[in-house]
Amino acid sequence: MAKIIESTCTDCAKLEDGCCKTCITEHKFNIFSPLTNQEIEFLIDDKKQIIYKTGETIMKQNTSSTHVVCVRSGLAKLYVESDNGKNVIVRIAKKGDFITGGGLFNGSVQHFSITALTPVRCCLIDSAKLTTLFSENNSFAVGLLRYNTKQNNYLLNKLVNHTQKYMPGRVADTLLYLKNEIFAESVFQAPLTRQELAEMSNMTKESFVRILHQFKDSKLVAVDGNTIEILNENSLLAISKNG
Amino acid sequence: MAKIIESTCTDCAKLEDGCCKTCITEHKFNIFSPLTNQEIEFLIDDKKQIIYKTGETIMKQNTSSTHVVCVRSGLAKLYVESDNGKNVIVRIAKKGDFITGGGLFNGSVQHFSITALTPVRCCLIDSAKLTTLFSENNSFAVGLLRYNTKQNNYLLNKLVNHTQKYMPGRVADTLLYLKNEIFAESVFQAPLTRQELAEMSNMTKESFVRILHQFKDSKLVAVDGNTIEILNENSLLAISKNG
DNA sequence: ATCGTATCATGACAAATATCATATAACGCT
DNA sequence: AGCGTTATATGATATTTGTCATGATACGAT
Repeated sequence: MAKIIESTCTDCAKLEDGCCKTCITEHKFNIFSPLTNQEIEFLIDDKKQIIYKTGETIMKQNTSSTHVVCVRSGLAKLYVESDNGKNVIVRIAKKGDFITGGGLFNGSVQHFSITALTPVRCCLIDSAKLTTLFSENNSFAVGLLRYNTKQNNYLLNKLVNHTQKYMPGRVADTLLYLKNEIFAESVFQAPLTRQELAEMSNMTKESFVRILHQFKDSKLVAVDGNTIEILNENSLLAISKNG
Repeated sequence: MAKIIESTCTDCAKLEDGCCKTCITEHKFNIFSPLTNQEIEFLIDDKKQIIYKTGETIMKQNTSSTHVVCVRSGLAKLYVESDNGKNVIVRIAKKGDFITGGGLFNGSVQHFSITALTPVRCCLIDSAKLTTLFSENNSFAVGLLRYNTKQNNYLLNKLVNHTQKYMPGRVADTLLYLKNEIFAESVFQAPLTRQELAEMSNMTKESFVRILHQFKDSKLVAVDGNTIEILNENSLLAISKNG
């Protein structure tokens, strides 16, 4: 089971990478940057730090949760489990990501699941605390709204990409997303199966494999198992653009 | 061109359907319901009421705008213009709908276009005013966040529906959406072309026409030009569910 | 080491969907 | 009323994508 480390800021200094305040700056939780030290103290007062093993479920779609998740380390997939049994991976969460479920201020039922792709250390914060901070701190509310707006735009973009582009364009999108948004490296070892890469690209694993192979033949990427290297980003961008 | 009626609350009493305060309650702008009279006065101080003719563009994707739109009457389509020239209609806005562009608190660039499907009367409110109200009114901020969360869930759902369902399921979704969300009537005259209905359903107009015809043959709907009657909602729900 | 299971890869085929061509109907305009 | 334009409808065909079957490879457990 997931390992729970209850920790207020007083004892989180014992953890190897510092206390909550430094975590917020170091891990770039921009969402919390408008907060004063006192407000941060309040926010993290009864937070829980939890370590999930690879494959463990951090949040389960359709269950109730009143927490938001702050990822301190590791990678997790955020996906919708559709009625037909197929998953749609919406995005990958990484260090510094802040995840509010579909229930924030709206029920509390999660509209997606989160599963650890690597060991994930994250903090769970009671979402009621966020509400309280709004009245005190105007720019925090604006920050959260900005975060929401960005999420909206991201989803809008994904909707168009997934419905309007052909498969090669979608595979190119997935590869560029991993390179630029997740790993910030041309070479990366993705802790994702072909099935999962396909679920990110809205196609079957067979189709993903075939197109990845084409990209390999065209020297756009180098592939060795889970290690992928982007060799020709411009061509991938062109493929992404042309659909 | 669109007709502009500049109006503070002082003179909007002259309009046939009352002043801003009554508009907020009557047209169910729930988003504003937490506001005091004074806050409403502040909000609408320099708002503009504009009347758009059918086909006119209310907002254009990729342009800058610092306003939010409140629809007082009429219907408008909210759509993304994709690179390949095809449109994706994301939703239909109706009386009482509050529309924040993709730029709210985040740039100010619109991530979608809005076009009037019927004559539309709407009010444009400076989004900077919303920010100011956050500090005064906590539950207004929470309301806006709730609205955003709902939008997010709506998009997430649309993403899954459009990528996982077969065409009949998507047509059923579009028809049920119009019946239940927009017209609240089993019989409705949709001011939408087959092309637009197809853009709502993520398919070509030919495919939409064919499937609508099948539904007609199966006595699920009655169709006469733009007038559609939902005859068997349960069957449509089943088709929607099974993909 | 070896067995069983997962993943990955690849071909043949089937299904879903788009494209193209063309016909018909509706509708504003002179 | 007649004409051009646009929307709708429908068939034939092409393309895209998924499904199924089958090997090959990797990998953990006994």
